[in-house]
Amino acid sequence: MANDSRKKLATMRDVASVAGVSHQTVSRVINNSPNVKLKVREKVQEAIDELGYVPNVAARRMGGNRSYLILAVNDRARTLDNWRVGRGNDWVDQMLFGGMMECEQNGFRLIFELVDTENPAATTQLARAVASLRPDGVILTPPHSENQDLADLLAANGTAFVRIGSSGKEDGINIAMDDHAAAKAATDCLLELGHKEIAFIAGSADYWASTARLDGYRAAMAQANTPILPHWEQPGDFTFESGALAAAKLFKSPDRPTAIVASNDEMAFAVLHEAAKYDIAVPGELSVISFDDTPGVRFSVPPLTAIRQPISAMAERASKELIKQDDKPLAGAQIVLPFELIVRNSTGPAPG
Amino acid sequence: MANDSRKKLATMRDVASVAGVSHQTVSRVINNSPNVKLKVREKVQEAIDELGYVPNVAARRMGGNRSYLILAVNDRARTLDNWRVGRGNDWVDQMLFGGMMECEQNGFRLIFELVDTENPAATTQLARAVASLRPDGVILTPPHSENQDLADLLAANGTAFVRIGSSGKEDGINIAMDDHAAAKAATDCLLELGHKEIAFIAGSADYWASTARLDGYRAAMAQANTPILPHWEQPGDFTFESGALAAAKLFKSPDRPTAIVASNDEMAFAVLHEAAKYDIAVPGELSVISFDDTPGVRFSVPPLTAIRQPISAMAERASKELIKQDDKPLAGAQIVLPFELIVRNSTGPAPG
DNA sequence: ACGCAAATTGTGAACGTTCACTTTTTTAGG
DNA sequence: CCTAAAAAAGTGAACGTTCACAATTTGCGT
Repeated sequence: MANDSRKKLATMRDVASVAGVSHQTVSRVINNSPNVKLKVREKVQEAIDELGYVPNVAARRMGGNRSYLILAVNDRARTLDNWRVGRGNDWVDQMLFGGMMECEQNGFRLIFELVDTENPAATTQLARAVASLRPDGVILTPPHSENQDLADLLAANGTAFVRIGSSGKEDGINIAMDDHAAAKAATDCLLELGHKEIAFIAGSADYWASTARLDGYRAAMAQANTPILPHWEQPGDFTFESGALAAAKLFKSPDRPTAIVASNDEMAFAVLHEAAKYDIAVPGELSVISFDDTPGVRFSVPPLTAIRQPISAMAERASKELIKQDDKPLAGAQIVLPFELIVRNSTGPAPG
Repeated sequence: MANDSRKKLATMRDVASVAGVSHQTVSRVINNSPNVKLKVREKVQEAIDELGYVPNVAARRMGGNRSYLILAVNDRARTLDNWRVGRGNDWVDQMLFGGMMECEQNGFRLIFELVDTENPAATTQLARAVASLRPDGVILTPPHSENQDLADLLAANGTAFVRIGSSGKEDGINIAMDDHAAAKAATDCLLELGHKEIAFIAGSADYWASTARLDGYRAAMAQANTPILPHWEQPGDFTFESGALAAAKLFKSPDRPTAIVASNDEMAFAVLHEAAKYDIAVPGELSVISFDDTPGVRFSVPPLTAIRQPISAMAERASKELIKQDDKPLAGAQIVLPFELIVRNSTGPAPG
């Protein structure tokens, strides 16, 4: 649909002539430049209000070197998959919230980009997006936050970026929650409830957090001098199916655990479903605790006790870092945001 | 974080000099202009590939009158509210899917904007967003799709727009599902299961669809010569709380219905929760059917039978309409997308 | 008052496209 | 082979900002 006849809107020069100043002075007012006399500033502001002038983002990008755009990069395959099967996308949804709110307050826009996981597709796609939009900053989410090629690409072309949910060993700014501590907290919670036979369903190895969570679980068990039977550590890949598979194995084993820590909600849901099949009462005979605390958790039966990953807070912070004018830190900076353990009804005292 | 030293990327003129043609010829190749010799086109394409050239969106906007941007406008209060309580946003999430996919294939970007519901805030916010981004098109979702001031604003400044979920009596392009037919189908489904006492929980009156759904319910009941007791038509506003309230009233009434049609999933969930409180078995003693089919439905207990609103299909179609170059239709066009009735386990034969 | 530095304001170019128009090349008809 | 029209390719301006720098005004110490 062509926009043949767009109404001509007021430009900076229009404002300038109404206010009787130069266009550059208007620019200074718009950008809160300090060297403008109060009286002039007021006069310009009046003209702006009168004409309903709003600066054009594209022109600002052309003139200066800022685009007022932040690019949020998510895993294409996983996101599309979630959408296609009618599942929600916690990352996209919550990032949109945190990031958008922060951007909005600073005159920025958040734009989503889905990028494939495997190189070279990933680097090509990101390069294209960056070249086309020239965003002021890029937010890399898992598993892209672990992809050094992407970071190198951005660094090479001078685009600021922040990694979310990455290990923190990397260069640049990294924002994450303490997954190790979170997994330990989850496990400790179960230990305190008297559980000894606690199993763990791991997440996809592509994600750094998966390892951190597994380690946290082990640390908690070790600290409590509680041995872990080998089959209690089940692999998973964050999907419902993998969770169901892991749960089935655990339930069929002779040493059935009385509690399970699942590396995300999706797999915890699968555990709940599987438990129902095997007629195992939750939380009577089995306690379940999960990671992420996605919206659907509220409606599960029973509602899941979960570690809340501060996705929107991380996106908000990432945007803030990208928006602020300061020079970026040369060395790697690690920002750790607090997690929360939300106790609901899927956890209870150990049976017996 | 300032981007002091962005690497200079290849421009159209760089490509032109490598290919030994004028910048305008490169532009023609980029835009698939018909009047370029095959040989020249290939030579240019080679240069593009060699330099990794990607056209700059901001510059395209400046030079021409297209921004390659589509603005998706959603209800600010409702969206923020959903996010704040940790609920997902079905509209945002699914629009992002349908709209983004369509935009991506055509080199467009979808940008989300949250706009207040009440004027004059709504018009001001939209006007600012449009002035700043100059999008090629705007997608208006409920309840903004019913706001004629917004449509007038866009029409006045020559920005194409599509309404989603609106009545179709409006000017311009309207995309919706047949809410009346959907509600009738849902009710018919229950009638066929032998239910006679069927209640309806309405949605917020701000939304045109609410009325259409209520009418569809009434039409189905009328057609089946099944009387509706006054208290079976409960008001609601799409929130969990309103759904719970309505359910409680229905359950406490002497003529307790054997089936309930809820105007959205959120309220249907509330019915489920309330039913559990009153020890009413679903679907044994009560059948529940809902609208929207949001992701969480999959995990409810029992999984909800629901009318699937084709949100992503609507967003996809809306984007398509906005992207295509054709002149916009002068008269109002109504595009009706099919709904789907997905039968799960919250519906069963009438008791007794 | 004078002069110099600092603060304020102004000027023109530049950003990378597309548009409107001109020029050159190709095609087709006789 | 010539000519006119159509097709292909080129030229320079324009879009609305910011940048870099120049010009002017203001403030202050003497």
